[in-house]
Parts: sequence; structure tokens; C-alpha cells
Amino acid sequence: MSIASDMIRGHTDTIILAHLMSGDSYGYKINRSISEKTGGQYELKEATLYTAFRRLEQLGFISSYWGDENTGARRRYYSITPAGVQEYHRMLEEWEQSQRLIQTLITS
Amino acid sequence: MSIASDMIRGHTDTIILAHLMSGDSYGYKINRSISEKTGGQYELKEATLYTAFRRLEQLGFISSYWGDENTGARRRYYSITPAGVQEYHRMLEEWEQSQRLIQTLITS
DNA sequence: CCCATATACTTCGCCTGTCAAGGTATATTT
DNA sequence: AAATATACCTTGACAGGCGAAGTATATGGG
Repeated sequence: MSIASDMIRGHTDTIILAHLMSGDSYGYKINRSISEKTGGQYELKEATLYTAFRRLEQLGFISSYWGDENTGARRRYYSITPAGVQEYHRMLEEWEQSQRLIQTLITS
Repeated sequence: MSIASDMIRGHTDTIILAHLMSGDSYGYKINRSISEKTGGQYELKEATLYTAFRRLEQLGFISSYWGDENTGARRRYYSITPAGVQEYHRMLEEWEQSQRLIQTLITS
């Protein structure tokens, strides 16, 4: 991974919610998708990913259910809740704002 | 403060280095400056600020010396080192890159 | 048939950065 | 005399990221 964790910290949840905005999915696939989207430049560590799922479900932003695959490993699917959609939009706005702020602060 | 810390986390060091790029300064003033530049939207907590100074000095990116004020509270001035200047540029590039990455990942 | 690999999820414990809270000291203003 | 502003410092708690290890199923190669 070429990007420092602290750069992504605070965005992990948003990244997950963003993925679930386009439909239910499961951990392994979401991580693959992240890796593909960034050309392999970034991927969430498994521990980070699953910790985030617990957190987001705890907060009511996502819900989960076991898939009914009759082959391969079992999958736990995640679904974004209405509260999660709202939170996602809030996070996006916060990103826009903080992006400008950081730009101001780190360029002299 | 209206911006979540986790959004700024990972940029604290860069923010400090950026300030020192335009000359030596001291903690209190740097924090004031941050607050002013962002229209009061953001300021580093003192503990965070001084922790960062220790870290940056430890890493050789800044050096410090006591000011010779003959009035008012004493001030510890910080100076960016050549290694710090290099690090600052590296951080700026990383920001450009991660900015694009995050943008890609959080917009569906 | 066995072993490596890919898929898929989970838990434990460490590390690091943030920050609330409290403390010290000096100078100015009320 | 007390409040406020300037200026710095330390301690301990907390949260998120993540290395490491484990569990379980399916598939392809030798």
C-alpha cells in the first residue's frame, strides 16, 4: 500500500458506505473493488474492514445478513440503511470542507 | 471546532512544517495562525501540538531553541531543518495523491 | 489424493495520534 | 487582588488501524 494509514483514517467508513450506495455487498468483494478502483494503490486491511463493519452496524448505518450460497465460503452481506445514506451525504460534505481547509493549511 | 479530527489526522505534522517553511515560530503563535487562516474553523489542541513538536524534533525535521524575550512568557522557537523541508515536499505530494484516491473511493 | 491457492470471515493485542484535564509561570488589564 | 492573555508542559484515557493467527470451503495442479 502506498498511502499512509493516517491519510485514510476518517475515511474508512465513508469508503464502505459509498460502496454500499450502489447495492448490497460483502467484505471480500468490497476490498477487491477498492483495490481495483485505485489500481492496487490502496486496500483496506482485513482487520480494519471488519472492525469498520461492526462499528457501522452498531451505529445503525448498515445492516447485515448471511448470503445463501450453496457453494464456496459463506458470505455476510451488508446493506446501507436510511440513516447510513444520510450519514454518507454528511461525510461527503465534511470531506469537501476539510479538503479546502487542509489545502489552505499545508500550502504556504 | 467544526471539522472532525480524523479528517485532519495525518496532516498535523505537515501543517506545522508548512508554517515553519515561512520562518521560525513558536507553538502558541502557530496555533493562532491556524485558527486565523481557517476563520476559526479549526485549531490544534495544545496537547496535540506539543506532542507533534516532540515527534518532529525526534525525527530531525525541526530543531528548537529558547527565545531571548526579556518580557512576557518564555517562548520555544522551532526551525525547520533541511530534512524537514524535504519531508514537507514529500508530504505535499502524498496529499495530492491521497486526495485523488479518496475522491475516487468516496464518490460512487 | 494431497497440497497450494483463492475465497471469506473472525478475534486478539499492540501501536500511534488525539485530547481532556490539570499544572506552571509571567505580564497586563480591571 | 483578581481576571485575562500569553506561553509551555505532562499524564492518562481512548479510538482506529493493523499484524498475526485462526477457521472453513472450494478448486486446480501434480
